[in-house]
Amino acid sequence: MNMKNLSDAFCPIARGLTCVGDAWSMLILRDASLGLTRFDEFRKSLGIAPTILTRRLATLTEEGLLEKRRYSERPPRDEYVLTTAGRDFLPVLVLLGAWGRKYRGEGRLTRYLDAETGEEIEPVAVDAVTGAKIGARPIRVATPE
Amino acid sequence: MNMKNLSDAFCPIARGLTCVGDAWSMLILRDASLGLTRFDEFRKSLGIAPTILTRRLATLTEEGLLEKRRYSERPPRDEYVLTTAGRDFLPVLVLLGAWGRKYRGEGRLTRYLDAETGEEIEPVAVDAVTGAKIGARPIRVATPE
DNA sequence: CGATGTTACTATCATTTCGATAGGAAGTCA
DNA sequence: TGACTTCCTATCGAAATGATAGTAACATCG
Repeated sequence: MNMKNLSDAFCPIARGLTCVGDAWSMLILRDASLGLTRFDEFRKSLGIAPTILTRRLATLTEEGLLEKRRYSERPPRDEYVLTTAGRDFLPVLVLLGAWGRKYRGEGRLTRYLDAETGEEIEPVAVDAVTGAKIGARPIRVATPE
Repeated sequence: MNMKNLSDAFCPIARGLTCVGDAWSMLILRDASLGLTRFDEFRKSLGIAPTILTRRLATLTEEGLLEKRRYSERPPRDEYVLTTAGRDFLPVLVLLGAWGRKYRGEGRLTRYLDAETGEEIEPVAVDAVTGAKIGARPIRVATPE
């Protein structure tokens, strides 16, 4: 899709999709959030073609969600680590996962636990102002200008 | 990307991406959440090619996020309305929008207001169990089996 | 020293998908 | 009858994807 128009749009959702608007990018961010950093780790985890992985990693790096870091001079080796923007994307993924669990949760599933309590995480989106679940109260859109 | 493998995966995020893993689908869901229902409304709002729109609407319908509903017999006219699963996807979009606002928020932006209070919504993802913001506490992954 | 292994890619190329444009089907309205 | 509306489908060139093979720059083992 033509991302140029989208990024010009006033809509912050469209803006977000401009950087991370495809499944591979989101899965790379998921894996990066779980601690993967290296090309081959991503490739094996995702079963992605190396051509595509190269492109996605480059885009995510350009967009400022990943950072390329040299971890060995000889031989020259780089790894990809999340930036703050990249780490901040995790809630989107977690919520997407919650949706997937609810509506596509047949069979066995990976679960996400609170590392301290060991209890399963139950992600919900709320409005920090009212405390209400997103979707519980009607939303009004204010277009600029 | 090959969605077959993904949907077999244990990961609920991957499962979610199998149904709604591209930008157009998410934007259609965004527009549907804002009340759009008709083919031409989506087409004009998104500037999407009709071929693509047809396919995306069909997929979202098959996946159970939209429902095709006849609103006129003569002439035969259908509209697309959100199912419960489709409505439940809104939090993901809202959170993606919050990310976009934070990291791609230059210039004017559409804002989302609480329809009752008129105040701008500040979406956050929290764990309903601990109440902590997602990302604030470390997460552990439990793979099935 | 040579062979093999590791890591991070690039090159190639067939297949798939996208997207712009035109047009059709089934009506309504004047 | 002719314009107009709405919801698409057909066509086709352009772009993206993905499978496979290969390369660069080393390390390590025998």
